[in-house]
Amino acid sequence: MSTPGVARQPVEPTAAQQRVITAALTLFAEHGIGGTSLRMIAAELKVTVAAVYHQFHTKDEIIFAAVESQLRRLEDAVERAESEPTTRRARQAIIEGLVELTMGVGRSMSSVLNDPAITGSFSRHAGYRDLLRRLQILLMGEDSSKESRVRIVTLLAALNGTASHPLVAHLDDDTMRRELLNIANQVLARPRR
Amino acid sequence: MSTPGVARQPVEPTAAQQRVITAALTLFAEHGIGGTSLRMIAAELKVTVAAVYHQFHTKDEIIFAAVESQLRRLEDAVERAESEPTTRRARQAIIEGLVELTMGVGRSMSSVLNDPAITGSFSRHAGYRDLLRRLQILLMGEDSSKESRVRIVTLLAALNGTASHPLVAHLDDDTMRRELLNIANQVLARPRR
DNA sequence: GTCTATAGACCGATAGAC
DNA sequence: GTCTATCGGTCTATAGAC
Repeated sequence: MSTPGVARQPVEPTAAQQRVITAALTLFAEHGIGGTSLRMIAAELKVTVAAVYHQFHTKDEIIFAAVESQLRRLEDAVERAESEPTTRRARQAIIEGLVELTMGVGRSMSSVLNDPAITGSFSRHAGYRDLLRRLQILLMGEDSSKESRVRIVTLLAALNGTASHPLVAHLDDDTMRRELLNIANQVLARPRR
Repeated sequence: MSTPGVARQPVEPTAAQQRVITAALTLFAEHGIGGTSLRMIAAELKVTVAAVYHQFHTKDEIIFAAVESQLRRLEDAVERAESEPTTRRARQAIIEGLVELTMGVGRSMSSVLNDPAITGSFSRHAGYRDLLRRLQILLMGEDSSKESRVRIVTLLAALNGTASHPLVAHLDDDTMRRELLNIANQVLARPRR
């Protein structure tokens, strides 16, 4: 049976489209979305601009597909966590899943999801909001207070911002993973007061 | 006597230049640096592009001045904290200073300082590195471990990312300030294990 | 200090050959 | 699926009048 829950079945990208998406994500992480042109994407793939346009009809479609691909990875992690037998293990699983996601392309789950060109429109994206809600349940249980919502947003910002910051870019993957795990646990801990 | 320490005396911007900087910061926060053109900045100021070029000779100069202005505000906060009589009060002062900075233009100390178009070059900026080092001393004392450096970067990312995220943009200033203070204390707390 | 006018490069996007 | 060639528009930047 197919997974319901999120009302969106984005067409799976073809292999050629996936190559465009990967190149785009790399360049977005480096120059921002507004600072990345189709020319640059084409150059990264060593083809011409027209060849890229054969895969996607507009730049916006590429941006959308790039965001979707990251959201799909996030959704996979959420689903894996939700299938854990206990809430405790589910919580541990999603934390580890988020850290792994953050270690991805250019050590950023979402230079895309953090770009001002994106956040505005995607904060109204139904699938995105649904994912954040499921994240919240996994991480904070039924505590749906304002504080707990803020904490989720902070967690994502802290993981991404730390992993992608050039001042700690030199840290090896194992160290970074360990640090991100610490950060996640700390941000999610109940304040001591 | 003048303050040594940071080896940079950026020329104070004129009033006209400051207006350009403010407009630029607003637009950068909304569209990213790469997504902001001189046309947009000129339109925001209701003048022509040539008038903007009369204040700054290149777009890079505008970006640089915008970053410098944010760094100067950060430096002011650091200096105020450093002049506190006890380390405990200095620590409290810089935390509050960082939160106030974050509540600034477009609720972001640094859509600028977080933009991929910037971080790369400014992570080699001497003044920037010096500021981070002073921040580290204020917040973690003489603990100059790898973990403590990571923690500073995380703190900045968490504050900025949270304050500027559209999903919590509706929170009123007092609530946001309170949340940011909690976040700061939590990120800086020693892990419980 | 602001304007108009303009230069040359680059932008996103399309047509059509192979 | 990739190319060349081209469109109209916008980009950064400059020259020169007021």
